[in-house]
Amino acid sequence: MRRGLRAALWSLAQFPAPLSGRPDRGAGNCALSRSPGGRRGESLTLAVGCRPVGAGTGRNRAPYEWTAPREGDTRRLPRVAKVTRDDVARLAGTSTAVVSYVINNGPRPVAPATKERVLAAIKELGYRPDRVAQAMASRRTDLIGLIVPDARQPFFGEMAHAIEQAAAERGQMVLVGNSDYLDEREVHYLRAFLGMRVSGLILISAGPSEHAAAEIDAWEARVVLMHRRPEAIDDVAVVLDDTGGAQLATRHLLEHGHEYVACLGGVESTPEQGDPVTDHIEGWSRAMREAGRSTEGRLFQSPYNRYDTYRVALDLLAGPDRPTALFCATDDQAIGVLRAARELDLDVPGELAVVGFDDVKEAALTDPPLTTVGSDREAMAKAAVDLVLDDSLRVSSTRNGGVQGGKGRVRQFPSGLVIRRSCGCHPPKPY
Amino acid sequence: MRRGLRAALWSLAQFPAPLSGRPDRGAGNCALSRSPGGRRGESLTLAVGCRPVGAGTGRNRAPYEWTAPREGDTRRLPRVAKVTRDDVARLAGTSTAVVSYVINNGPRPVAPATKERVLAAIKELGYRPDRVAQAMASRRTDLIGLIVPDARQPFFGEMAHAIEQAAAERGQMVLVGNSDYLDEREVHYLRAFLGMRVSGLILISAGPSEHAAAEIDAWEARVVLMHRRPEAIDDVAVVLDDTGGAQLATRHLLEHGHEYVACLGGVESTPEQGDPVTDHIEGWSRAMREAGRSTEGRLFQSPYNRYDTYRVALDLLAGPDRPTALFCATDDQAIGVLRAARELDLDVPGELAVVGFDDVKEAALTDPPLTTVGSDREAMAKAAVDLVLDDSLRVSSTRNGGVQGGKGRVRQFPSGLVIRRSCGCHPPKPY
DNA sequence: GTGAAAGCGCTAACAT
DNA sequence: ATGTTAGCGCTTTCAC
Repeated sequence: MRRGLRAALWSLAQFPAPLSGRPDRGAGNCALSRSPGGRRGESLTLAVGCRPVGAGTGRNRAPYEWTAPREGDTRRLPRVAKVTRDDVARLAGTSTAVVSYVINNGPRPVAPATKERVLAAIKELGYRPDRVAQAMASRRTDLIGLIVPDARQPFFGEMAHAIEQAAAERGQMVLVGNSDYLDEREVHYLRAFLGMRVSGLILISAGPSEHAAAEIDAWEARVVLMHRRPEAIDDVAVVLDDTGGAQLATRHLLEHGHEYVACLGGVESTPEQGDPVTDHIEGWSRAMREAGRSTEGRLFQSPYNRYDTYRVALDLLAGPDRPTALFCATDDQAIGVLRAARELDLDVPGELAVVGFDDVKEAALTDPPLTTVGSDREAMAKAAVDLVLDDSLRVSSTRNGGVQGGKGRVRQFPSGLVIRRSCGCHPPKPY
Repeated sequence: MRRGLRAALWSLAQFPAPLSGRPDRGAGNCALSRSPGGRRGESLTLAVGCRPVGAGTGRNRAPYEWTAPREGDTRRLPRVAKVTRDDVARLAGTSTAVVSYVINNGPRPVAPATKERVLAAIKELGYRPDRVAQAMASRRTDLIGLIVPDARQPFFGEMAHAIEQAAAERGQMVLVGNSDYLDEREVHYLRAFLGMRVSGLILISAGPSEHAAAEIDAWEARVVLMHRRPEAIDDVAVVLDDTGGAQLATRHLLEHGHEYVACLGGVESTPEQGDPVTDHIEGWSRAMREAGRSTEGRLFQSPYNRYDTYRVALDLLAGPDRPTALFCATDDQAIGVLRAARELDLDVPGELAVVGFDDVKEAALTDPPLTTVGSDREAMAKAAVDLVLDDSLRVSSTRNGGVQGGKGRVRQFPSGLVIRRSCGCHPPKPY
């Protein structure tokens, strides 16, 4: 039975869809009278992106055109009174409380027969509980906020996806906000999510974020930091052993016999506490030191995306003192480097060995496949979701094995080398 | 002035963040003495929880099942007495209505002096309006739901980002749900978003979606279809001229002198009304026909992602009748093809010309840069957001130029060729 | 210009 | 086991 399957699969779905027949909408016909005004309506003009080259593309005509409505255009009824819990109770001949108990499967028991009647009424009326009202009354939203710098970047996209999965398994939905590396956007979403009464908030911050810290304090919110742990924000965090991973990567490159390993970091000029890339650089320099190599003049800067890094790398690799081995702080940068190397006809790994960091899915499909530093993304996502939802994990407790809890706790995951071919190794299967 | 800028850019942000120092919470204890008491918050157990079924991390297990609430799964909102509008009113010495007027800048005017006092009180108490309560009372959430097959894929990721931007300009936030190409997930999110009372819903459907259609009907929701327009769902839609774009691409390849152009479509065996890729195939075959070429045996199938397509292409290109020109239904597939060509040491475009569709950002950085079919993504995103928010655009009206409105309307955007190098053209600058 | 008060649809304590 | 009802925090009439 199809419907049973769906219900089982997706627990948030409190009621099966009425697949057949439109429900009759209760009685009464109260028009919704709302005042039109008061909204902030702006009229911003949009910057238009790419302009395709080429002839006869129809590019310069009006941006769109209307086509005729399709066959069978059945206009809907204007706006019908919403079916509420009261309607259900009336039809089922019970009190509203019982309807509630049935819907929520608690907190009080309901006699099987009554339950049947209520469910039948729900189905008959096509009733859907109003989540806003539920949230209002229960003070619970089943919403987790997630702020990332830019979900279009593979690393963040994959992380967001993993978090969505982990959240779904806990019956929560995820609100994602892209800060686009802008401090004000970060704060904006923080505020918006918190105002929305999310159950908790996972923050992959893009910077030092004093503003974000102030906002979080102001709300006394349940926040879990991820990936980056800004000093200004003293809260529970889920991070990776970035330093260790970078060290592994650099050592590996060194073991391939390179005289030295160059490093491609971000564009920040000063090291930042809790910033993953700062840690990558630290790991790199530790490995260099322990091998007796100098890091002097071997650290380069580039934005964290393949496009800008491609250009940076074009310069770097065309220069006179081209390194023979390069550790990149992120896979996305490494991908840009690989592309530049190809442009310059440099053989990777022959003339240039490259190792990245993150193990994004795409790393397996680069040419050559990218050796990188990976981690258990799913586990980290799950940990973040758990930390955000479970008080017991955050507050110190003896039942919990006596661990120290509360703010400032950091859960660090190990990172490991994922060896492919860009480093110079030749495993049996390239992909 | 910083604050003005932020407010202009991000209208949802109703109040500036307390950038310096935490606001003092108590002017006396006025915030703490409310309602009789301890009712809430002590033992609020969760009605429904869910957790993965089966052991381990197997991919094929049934995703979720109903379970009893877990231990320590308290998940309540902050315990601290919340500052409410009442507290603000008390401190400001006004009525609660006035506080509301100030917050919303309407609907009634407020004397400047009073406004000052209220704003001062808000600041002093660190008051933040509760969006859930606002939504409850105003019946408005300022939330737009967006369902995409998989935001990790560049095309959808970029589209989601564009929609987020467009929505922000209209003061709306976007709830994104990944259906992962699963019908049940699509319905799940549809239901969840609609239950959340989103202002509207943009659906980039992954399939024919009869279930989705039923769900939408049941809610009488404001839905805008995008990208794909399933026959089962008769609603307002924003789409691209997929057929025309594909035709352009194929013609272009033909003009390069290839005997014929092969086409790489999806894995569906039957054409579907409203499916972009079906249209791409249609456009391809039109162009072939008009050039007097047969399409017989020249259409190949592959999943819509670079990884699987890489393997498919490895076979295809290593075979005996390797085409010299290939039109791919999506850029992501084209990227997989390019990678396979490299693996096989095939020169692109020399031995194999390739054209994609979508113009994802990455198309500019492939090797060689990918010629593809592009569109004005930002404009489409804006159109979708506008359609979802503005009744006037959906409902027929004479003031609106007499166009027919309501369901079934389709706004089609033009697509254009973006010429780079994979087709065989050599513009002055490769990137 | 301001205040009082009636909800919004639901949850859950308390009564029966 | 079921019913009654007091809120949840806010918006928005409607009266002053």
